[in-house]
Amino acid sequence: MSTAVDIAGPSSSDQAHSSAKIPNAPLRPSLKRSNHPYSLSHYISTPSQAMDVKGLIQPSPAQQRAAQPAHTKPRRTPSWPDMWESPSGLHLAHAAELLMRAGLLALTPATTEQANLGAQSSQPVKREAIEARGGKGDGEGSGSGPEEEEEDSSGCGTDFQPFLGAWFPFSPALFPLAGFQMGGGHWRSAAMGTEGIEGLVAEGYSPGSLGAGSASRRKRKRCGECVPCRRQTNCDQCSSCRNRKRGHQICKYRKCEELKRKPGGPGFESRVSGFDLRGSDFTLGLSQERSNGVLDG
DNA sequence: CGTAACGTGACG
DNA sequence: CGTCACGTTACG
Repeated sequence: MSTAVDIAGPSSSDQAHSSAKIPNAPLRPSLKRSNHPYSLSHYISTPSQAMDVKGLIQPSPAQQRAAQPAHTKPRRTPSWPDMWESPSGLHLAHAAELLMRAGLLALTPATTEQANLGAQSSQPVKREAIEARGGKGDGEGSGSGPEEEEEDSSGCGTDFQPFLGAWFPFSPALFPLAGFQMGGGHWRSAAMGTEGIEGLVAEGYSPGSLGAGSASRRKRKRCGECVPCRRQTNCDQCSSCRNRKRGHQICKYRKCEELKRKPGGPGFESRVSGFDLRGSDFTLGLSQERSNGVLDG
């Protein structure tokens, strides 16, 4: 791939004309206000450092420094595989903790501290995730302690979101690990037994739209984080652009990856793999982990 | 109310 | 499957 994310579009006469109509920030403020490490503008205005999708997803060194207390030894930049490489399995533990906090995973009190943590903060975490995504809750983060903030930005949390295209703070690989089952496009937790609201949330429905009955017709919202969503400008060349007046469609190159998928469509699993995780060394990292014996009980 | 854009169905 | 067209929803 040519380093740069296809933000410039098919050929890029864009910026000039289309920006007249298209606001600089196509996303709702609520999206822009998400807890993500970078603001939207950051994504678009960092031409100097060749950035690819992975580059966008993993926290920048600067951000890590911010997220890490100074005394931590200078970890080399955690690439995706790195997250799974941790010999101590800390990242996995972390992910499990996130699961617990979300109330999705009931672990034995082996990790009591974490269990306690989960018990007291499962609710805030859910709301946090939701609000970060476009909930109108204005979520300025008053609900989340600094600790959580730090953890989320340290690599295990929201960083997975872009790949999942959903509101998941953890990797798909954790599903099997944590005893999750896939099915029917939703996932369910062994602990819960039934589809949680998060299952639907993962389908791209905003919580607000889950309310009574009319959910079927509800509009889903752009994830705001996939490459197309990050694009600022219309290409003015695609059918959607050319046909804007009557088509009422967003530029094809700006069409959210998540919205392209049918809500009830193919299984979540296939969607995840369809998102080109394979090329991301992610699975490789996992198998490495296995061969390292880290994952084997 | 105007605009942007999602959902959906029809068409080729 | 891609495109077009329209209804509808969401938001400023």
